[in-house]
Amino acid sequence: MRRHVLLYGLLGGLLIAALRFIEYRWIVVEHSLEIYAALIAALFAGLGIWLGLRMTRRAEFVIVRELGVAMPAASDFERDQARASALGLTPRELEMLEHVAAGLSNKEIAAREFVSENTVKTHLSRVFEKLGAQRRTQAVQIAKAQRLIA
Amino acid sequence: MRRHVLLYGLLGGLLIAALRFIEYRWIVVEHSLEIYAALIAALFAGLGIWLGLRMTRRAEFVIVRELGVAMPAASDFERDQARASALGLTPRELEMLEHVAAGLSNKEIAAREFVSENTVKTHLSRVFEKLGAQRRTQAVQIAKAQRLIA
DNA sequence: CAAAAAATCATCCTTTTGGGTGACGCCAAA
DNA sequence: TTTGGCGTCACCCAAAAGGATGATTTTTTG
Repeated sequence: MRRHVLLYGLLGGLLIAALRFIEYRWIVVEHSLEIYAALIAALFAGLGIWLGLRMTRRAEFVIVRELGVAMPAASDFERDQARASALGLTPRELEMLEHVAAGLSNKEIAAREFVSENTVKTHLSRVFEKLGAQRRTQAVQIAKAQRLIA
Repeated sequence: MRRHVLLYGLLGGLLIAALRFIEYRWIVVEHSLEIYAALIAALFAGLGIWLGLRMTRRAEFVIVRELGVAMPAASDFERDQARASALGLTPRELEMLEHVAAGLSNKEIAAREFVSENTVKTHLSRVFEKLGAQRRTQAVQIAKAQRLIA
């Protein structure tokens, strides 16, 4: 989106410059200001709509791509052990991550694993750090994309 | 949307009229044309973006589905529309859910969708309620299991 | 057009998460 | 036997998420 904004500004600048340049030739007609205004308005309206469309379309595209990477983890799952160890993820950490992916809260995981909630939190902190995630949902997304969990 | 287009045209007309009117007072400054152009451009750019966004808003989930069938190389995911509507999930809510599944925070979703964080939270609250989830991770798990999201 | 449905936003309050730090015991490998 | 990885736990703090309610605006629909 940043790119679009930049392009947009650039186009605006160019247009202005062009306008300034043409001013001394074409525009000798009376009442040209209104025509100008209308032209610019129409042009930028079009550009704006285009930009708006472009921005939302990109979002959709991203969604589609996310669908793409989320799907292959459907039936026959096999952990990418190589990547797991490359990231330094321990078995325990992967276990915790799976519980997170199953939608459990830290408290529930703690109860299920017979450890304290604090322990769960430290495990997950390390998982997040190793995966470069800030949130559990993000960690799950990343882990699934990399075939670390089902 | 009709209303938007009308409003848009009206604004344009008004602007032109205003411009025409002001022409004989304000515009004694040199190089004011560029300023004018810039102003109009900015104004209509904003309006255009807004309009574009507004227009695509409603049609979005349809577009997503079209993309889904148009890009078979990406994934074979198809939403269980029957279940989605059986649960009373609105397009917007599913959209939010997808963002959650992508690992975004409420704040990030809000920024991406151009709405307030509060709005995201209410949408998600309803999603959780309809899915019977207490947590976002759980909601994602349930939604994926029921083929509501990829 | 009027009613219903969806989307938007806010405020208050509680719970959950995440980050940072420090510590202790176990065990296997250097 | 010492070192380092792993698993365990605690405490504190800040941010994020969730629940409940109420209200307004847009959009859709009968």
